[in-house]
Amino acid sequence: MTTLREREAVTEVKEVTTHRILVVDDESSISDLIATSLRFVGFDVRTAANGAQALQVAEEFQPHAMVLDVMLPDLDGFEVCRQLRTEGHNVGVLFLTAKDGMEDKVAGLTIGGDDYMTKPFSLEELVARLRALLRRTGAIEMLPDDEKIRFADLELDEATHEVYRAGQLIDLSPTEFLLLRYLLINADRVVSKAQILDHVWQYDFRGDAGIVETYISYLRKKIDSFDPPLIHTVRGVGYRLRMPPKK
Amino acid sequence: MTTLREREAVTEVKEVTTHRILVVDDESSISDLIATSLRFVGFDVRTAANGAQALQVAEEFQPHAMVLDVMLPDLDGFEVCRQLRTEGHNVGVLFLTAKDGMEDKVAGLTIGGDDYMTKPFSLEELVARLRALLRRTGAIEMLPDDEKIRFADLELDEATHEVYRAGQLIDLSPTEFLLLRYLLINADRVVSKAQILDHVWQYDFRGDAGIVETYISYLRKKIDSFDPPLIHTVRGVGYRLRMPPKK
DNA sequence: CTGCAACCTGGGCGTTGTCTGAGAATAGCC
DNA sequence: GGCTATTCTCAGACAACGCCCAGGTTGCAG
Repeated sequence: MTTLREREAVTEVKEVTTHRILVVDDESSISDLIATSLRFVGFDVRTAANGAQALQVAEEFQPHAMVLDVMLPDLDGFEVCRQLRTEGHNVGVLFLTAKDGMEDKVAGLTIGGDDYMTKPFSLEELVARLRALLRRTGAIEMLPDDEKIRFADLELDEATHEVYRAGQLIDLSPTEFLLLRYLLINADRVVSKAQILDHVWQYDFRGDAGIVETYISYLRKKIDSFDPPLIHTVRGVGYRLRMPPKK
Repeated sequence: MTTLREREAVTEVKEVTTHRILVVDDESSISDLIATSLRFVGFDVRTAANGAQALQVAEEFQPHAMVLDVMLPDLDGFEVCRQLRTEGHNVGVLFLTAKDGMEDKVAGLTIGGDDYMTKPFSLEELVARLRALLRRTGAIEMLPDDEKIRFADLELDEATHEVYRAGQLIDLSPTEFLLLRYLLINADRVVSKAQILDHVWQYDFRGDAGIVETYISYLRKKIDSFDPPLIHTVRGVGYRLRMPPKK
């Protein structure tokens, strides 16, 4: 069997240093999904299914950050977090909450460098937030401090959530932003509609893949009405960000 | 349809390192077809006919990747995959789905670098996707990292789906792309129309072999209007990609 | 040289993939 | 609570594509 260490992100930005992430959720389908996704972008991941187990694994695994469901069968997420902190573990936490009003309570509790997301979420966003979290909490040597992704005269700023084309600020909706981000990360490489759907959309989205076409269309109108166009369709395969072929 | 025996007549590029592939499908005709094809290009292949058996074989065989039908008599493909992942098997999965609406249930299949194809598919494409999968998941020492196949001044890029002749970008349809790819892999070797049909076209294609002539014609128009021509007809036998003998 | 089989290629037609506008449903905001 | 931005579905239009056919061309055997 190949070890986890051997996994290297190809389609995504590779982690400079391998960060250890502990994922805690009682639904194994969710924690598996997250773990797979995080491993693929280069993190070293462990999972736990309840609070007690989380504390135990955290003790020996010493994660740099945690993805932590607030609703656990035994202790709740906050309690887990509190106990870890009193024991001196300086670990950034990304809370997961169901969309049920508890959200506000969570928002208040995410003091410090922590963050939270409501389920269901987009995996692409989870990764982005987790990276931001690691940056904020200063977990060991960080990735390039500059949180900008560039391609041609396109520029996407993770920190400010701003996008520029040819120096001009462009207003994008949240989904458009995520989609463009995904295309940028995979610049020059063909990504299928299924891949886009899996990474950009919420994991429980069960709609048609046609929505991707619609959003590509939106993006083209907003950022690709310039010259030259950068978003190219590869018929029967997917989409691709690229400089126009040299003639 | 042509027999497996004819298919075996083709010699393909052998894998540098032998990768272990587990093929799981309850229709033995399909898994045999795939297994034969994969063995022939140099993979070490085992098959399983259901989910339980798949888990069992995976345990001892420790495959680098799996070709996994989502529709199995006992567990479905997702469950098999999930169980393997929770057990810590870092294995890339190429899912197979019928083209019958179950297709949209495909959400979440391309997360960990995985991929999927709808039946019926082309064997040539299966191999291409499987190689891409192995590359992405970083299974042991990889084949040439750049996914390009070259012959003379012809260049085919798997990652970007681009083809260049004499440095010039050439636009090909999916089938044209697959056909050229097959010719390139078998460069300097004669391949029969039957072989081309078996590898490039979907395995259930029952049409005329004349279609190959048509596509060869398309290819010639697009990539062989240059000098010198590279696609040569070997009358009564098949086609062959080669440099013309210098006079 | 002749005849035949193999091969080439243009034309055509039904199918599939993609684009885009319109509009309904929903969420977020003041 | 109303307003706007956003998300998502749907369907029509259109172009690309796969496939077949048929008439012409080429190469080989006898």
